[in-house]
Amino acid sequence: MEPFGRFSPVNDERLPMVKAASLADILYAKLEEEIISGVIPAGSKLPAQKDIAEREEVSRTVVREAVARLEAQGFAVARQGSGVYVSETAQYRAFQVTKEELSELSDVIKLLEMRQAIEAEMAGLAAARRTQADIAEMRAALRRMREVGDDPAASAQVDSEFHLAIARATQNDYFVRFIQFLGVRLVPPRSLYLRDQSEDVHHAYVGKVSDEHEALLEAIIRMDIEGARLAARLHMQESLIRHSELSDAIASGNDGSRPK
Amino acid sequence: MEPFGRFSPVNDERLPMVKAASLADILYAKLEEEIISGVIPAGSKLPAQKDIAEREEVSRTVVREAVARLEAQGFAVARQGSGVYVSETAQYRAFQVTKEELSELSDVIKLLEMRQAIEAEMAGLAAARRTQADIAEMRAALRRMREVGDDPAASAQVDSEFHLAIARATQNDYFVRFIQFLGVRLVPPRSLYLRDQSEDVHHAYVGKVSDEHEALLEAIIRMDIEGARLAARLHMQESLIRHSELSDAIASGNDGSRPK
DNA sequence: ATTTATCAGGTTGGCATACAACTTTGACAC
DNA sequence: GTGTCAAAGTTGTATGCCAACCTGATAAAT
Repeated sequence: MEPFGRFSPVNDERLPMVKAASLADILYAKLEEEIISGVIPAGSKLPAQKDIAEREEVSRTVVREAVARLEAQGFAVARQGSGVYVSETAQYRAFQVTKEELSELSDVIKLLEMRQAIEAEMAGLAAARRTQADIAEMRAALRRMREVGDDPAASAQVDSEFHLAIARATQNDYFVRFIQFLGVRLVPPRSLYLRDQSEDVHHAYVGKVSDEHEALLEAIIRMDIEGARLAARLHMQESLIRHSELSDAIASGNDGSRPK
Repeated sequence: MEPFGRFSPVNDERLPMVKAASLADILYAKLEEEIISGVIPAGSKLPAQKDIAEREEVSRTVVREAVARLEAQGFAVARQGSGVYVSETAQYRAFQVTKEELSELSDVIKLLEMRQAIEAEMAGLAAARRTQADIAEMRAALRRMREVGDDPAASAQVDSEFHLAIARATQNDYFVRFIQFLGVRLVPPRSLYLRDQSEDVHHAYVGKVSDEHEALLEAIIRMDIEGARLAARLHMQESLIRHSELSDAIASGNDGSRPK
């Protein structure tokens, strides 16, 4: 049985990150667990809300709220007059990452590793399927990258646009979604960029990233599938290293805790 | 605005898969739309449940249920005594796939393509990092695969166990989660397996899958990263083809009527 | 002037009850 | 058997009440 970390899915950081678990939270977790583990088999009918309320010693209001959540997550469907049925395709929960996990450096690295996997394959598919429009889009992103130059926030933005363009070139929307999903989670906080970096260090950084991007784009343009995969893997590898270095830097610089 | 059609209660012989929209359903959809479109900005506080109830001319019960769903989807967080707040990151919620998407064959194929990407990279990582325990687990899965033989349901189960074992061997939990997440969505419905397949057709199918699995495991054991990637890619490619064939089969077999 | 305590009003969480809308079931008539 | 229909069971909605909690303002203390 796990703690209730996952119920406040997202929120701003400065407010209490763990809200107290309500009865509905607890009941939901209980039912979810029973469904996932198979104690309540797929397709079966849940006990009547009245009975659940009695058994769990809560009011029907709480049961209804828990059921509403189950429905929202796709675990169950309620049919008026009949009952609440466990979805045939239960175990339907979405792929999600909690805030707590993202605060762990090791988790961020694991997610980056996952992104590396996706990026490599995306690059291969993009190389095979890219249209002229896709190429134009990627080129435009790289051009903007040169234009924004040393502004760290802007260059991070453009960087993600470039990767999005690659995702689109796969002609598979799910890659786009996934990159968007992971993207916002893996961008190092602005504060990292803004700390005491000398101009030329940052300049060198930008240049290196640019070279990697160019190489990747070249491979995609000449439809070199293996080459694209390699270039993407390399790029993400470097990115991972850069991220680690940044993290090490703040780890030794300050503890990164925020006063409350 | 969405239809949410409520029809006159006609009774077809079969159970309607679309249940009538409840007031809570409608209100949820309304709020979700307002949040996504930005009418209700991120971070802002929703009106008090009492006020929403008045404005929408429903009871607070309905409002509470709608809010519970918003919370379950990560769109909002309710704080007792204070109010309900729209998530800052509402637009970037979890990576998820709707039921409607899964009913589209083209979407299933795109997801399989995504899974192919992940599986290939997973195999590479597994080859680099697998422990003896991991190997034992994978071997056990393949052994069970031979044992269950021709039972389609059981072999599908064991198949997913094998892939899970590979995911674990990457020593990266997110791969495990992702495979679990995608897995249940991409297993062809049992009905597909049960249709008129002659014994030997199915037997040939099992044999082929087995060979592919063996090759993949061998590569992982000898820590052949590139070989593992290749074997995995091949396996998923074959799997994709098999899936397409099955789908074609039913598409021509029954009417396969599908809206849109 | 600044901090601390207190209080009043507002808001969500939970409970209880009643009824409406719908489904299922089984008895009954045919 | 088959069809009808009433009764029981279940979810959906409404209403009222109170508890727990948050917020901001006011008062008190330092």
